[in-house]
Amino acid sequence: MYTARDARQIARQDARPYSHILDKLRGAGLRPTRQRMALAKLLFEGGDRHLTAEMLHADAQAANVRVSLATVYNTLHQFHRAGLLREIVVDSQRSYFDTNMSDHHHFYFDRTGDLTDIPGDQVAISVLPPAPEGMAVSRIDVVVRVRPQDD
Amino acid sequence: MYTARDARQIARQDARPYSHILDKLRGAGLRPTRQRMALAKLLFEGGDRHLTAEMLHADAQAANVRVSLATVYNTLHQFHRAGLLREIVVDSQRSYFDTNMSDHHHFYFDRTGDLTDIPGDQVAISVLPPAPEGMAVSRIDVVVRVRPQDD
DNA sequence: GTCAAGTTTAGAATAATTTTAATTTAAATG
DNA sequence: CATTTAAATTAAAATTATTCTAAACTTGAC
Repeated sequence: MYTARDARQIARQDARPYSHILDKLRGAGLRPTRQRMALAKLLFEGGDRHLTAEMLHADAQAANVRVSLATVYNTLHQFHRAGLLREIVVDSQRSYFDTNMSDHHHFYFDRTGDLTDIPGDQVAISVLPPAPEGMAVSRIDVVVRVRPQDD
Repeated sequence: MYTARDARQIARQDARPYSHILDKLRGAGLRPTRQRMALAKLLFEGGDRHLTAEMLHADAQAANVRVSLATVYNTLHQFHRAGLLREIVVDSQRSYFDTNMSDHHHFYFDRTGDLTDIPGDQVAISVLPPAPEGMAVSRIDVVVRVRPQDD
């Protein structure tokens, strides 16, 4: 399936190749190095994604981008600090990064470890305690854990 | 500070030493071994706690209970499987276990990594999407991340 | 008591991540 | 453009949390 909207998006990207990625890095005060550009392209041109360092590293290899695992880790953390990525904690032992920065939550499939987005407007919290003295709420994470019905 | 309620509780424990702990293990189909009894006492007689394997191991040492770290890990997982503990995922890299099994949520202090309970009745979710096809919701975790106001 | 099954343990192994120290690259400056 | 410098990249070693292994104990049933 391929819509007119897709065509417009592809055309736009062809017209000014990678300039949006470049702007993203510049805006975050990060030097647009070869590796960062390549990783940013992989991360941000594929729609919303949830991935680990290993996964991004594999993606890079597959795309013939030679980049060390250490750099993938560095880059993910820098992007996170710069506000380009969100870190999702659902699995101790593995860090997931989310390219979807909009307000949203997650389904977590206990069995498989998969993760899918729940748009922000599909969750509403109507009662919440005040933040502890001197503290401000920086974010509310809702994780809806699901598993096969027959279990 | 030491209240009449504390006195009653201590008296009750003295009266039937560890029988509630014993029952807990028996009820879960776990043999009441020396190590499991000791760890269960540390876990369940100190009110609601959030702890890692390392923390419980240190507690045990401090209480002069000689138990290996491997056993602490085994025991935490067995208790978890048996429904005596809840696992909380807030920090990739470290697994926390929660002795509070009642319906509740958490404040997470980003800066320090601390964790405190939010009683279940202080959070209400009024809108929620249906679970994905063929899946059932097993739990909803709400983590309210907070940090110092001036940040 | 004896025995089988379940537990515990020290220590080795693993997996994810971080650190180190040397090398390379990007950008600022002359 | 050549030079310099600060930042980024890297391979490899180190670290951390956790799991595995295989041998040595316990526990509960008979």
